[in-house]
Amino acid sequence: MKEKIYVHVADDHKILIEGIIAVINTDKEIEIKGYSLTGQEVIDWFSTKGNAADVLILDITMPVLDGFEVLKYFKKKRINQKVIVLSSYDDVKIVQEVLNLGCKGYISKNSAGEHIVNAIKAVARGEQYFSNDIQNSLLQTLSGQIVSQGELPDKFLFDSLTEREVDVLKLVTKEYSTSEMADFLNLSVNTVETYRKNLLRKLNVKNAVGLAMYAVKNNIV
Amino acid sequence: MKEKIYVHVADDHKILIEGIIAVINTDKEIEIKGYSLTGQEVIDWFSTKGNAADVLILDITMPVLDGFEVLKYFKKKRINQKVIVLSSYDDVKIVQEVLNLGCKGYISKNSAGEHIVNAIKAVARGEQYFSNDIQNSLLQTLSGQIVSQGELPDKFLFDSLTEREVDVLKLVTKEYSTSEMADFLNLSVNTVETYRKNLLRKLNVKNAVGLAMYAVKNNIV
DNA sequence: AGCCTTCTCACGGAAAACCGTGAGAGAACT
DNA sequence: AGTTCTCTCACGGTTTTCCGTGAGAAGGCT
Repeated sequence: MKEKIYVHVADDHKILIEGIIAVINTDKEIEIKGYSLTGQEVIDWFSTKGNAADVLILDITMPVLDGFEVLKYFKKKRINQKVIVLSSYDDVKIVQEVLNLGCKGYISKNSAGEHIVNAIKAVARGEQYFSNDIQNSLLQTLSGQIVSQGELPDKFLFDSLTEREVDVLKLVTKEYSTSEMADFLNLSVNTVETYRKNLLRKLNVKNAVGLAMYAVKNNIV
Repeated sequence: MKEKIYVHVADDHKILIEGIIAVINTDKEIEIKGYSLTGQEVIDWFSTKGNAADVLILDITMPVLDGFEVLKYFKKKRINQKVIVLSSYDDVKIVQEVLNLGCKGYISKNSAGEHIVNAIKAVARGEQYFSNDIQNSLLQTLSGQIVSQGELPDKFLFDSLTEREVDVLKLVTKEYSTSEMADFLNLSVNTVETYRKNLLRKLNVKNAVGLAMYAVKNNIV
């Protein structure tokens, strides 16, 4: 006997929510536990109910707080919520951005309904999921790299780092403070600060320790 | 043709300095480039002359600023000065402490003169050096571990960490802030702060990144 | 010519880290 | 009984990091 997968849906178009619910109800492994029409509602729902849903289907464009903000909220609160972004944009930049924010799946709104079901099951199992058209967009950008269903090469999860950013990253791992780096690199403290901020953002980490751990894992040091 | 090894001697007893100079002058590889009678003089000398001496022979007990303070100065300024501590104490605690502060050799004042010469040459080559009686003290404390001439097992360079300190160290590598750790461990923020401070001191690192790097190198995470 | 990226710097404010020091309670070992 | 170790907490202060935002210069690409 399988455990049910509980799902919450967030989209500002109620008609779309109803559509998704209809599709999902055809599968008896999955059960809808609630829905939201704005980002704020999502956050309220999850903060009052605890993690009452295994998977959140999240639209990016919503009033009050958009999907980005919702993802940022989970990240900030260290809530490891499994999220599938449902978007009308298949822009690679957007995909990258939500992936950086910890989203585990991405399906475009013109996917067939069964894709949503598959995505939910895959993500609930701890895998990643991207609908075919998204994968194609990614493939175009990647050109040459192999993107298998449900997994992405690491390089794709981040913007690439510039030379200077790597300089700063290396010094961070050597326990340099910002002012020490500024001295060493003959830069203004403000400049080094900017690189630090860019690194935190690009690598999707919370602090200098996160930078150091990234550098270690990726053999930058 | 060998390069000369330049040495600076710091001790508040001028007669001892003269003795050391006399001993060192018997060896034509080594040359005295200056001496100091207080810790402050040492710092002044090195900060004005640059690193004009390869090796510093340093007494612990000195007026104005003691040897500890001098070692802390080098550490803080990231000056990789090779230092041999010359001490009348053969207390293991003291040895540990100066080693943590980056000192590369330790000889007690009742060592024969040739030991000083050997120590200088070893440290100048980048090795560690401990006079026999110090090694014996260390051996007693270590009992069972092998201490070969010029090298010490890593565990000896640090106080061992307590359980709680390890808890905090692990969370540091996960990018937890102090208040997040306090929540997670059900402790006061002040308490977690204390563990952080103890870790910084014990592991001889400058900041949280140093802690993380230590944890990685020592497979704590 | 227009756009993009990178590099550089600035400012102000909030949060977190770092520093020094002291201290009580309980367990453990001598 | 005394010492040492660990765990716990406090307080006040300085420094550093983090955050958001904006912007000019140089080089490259379309």
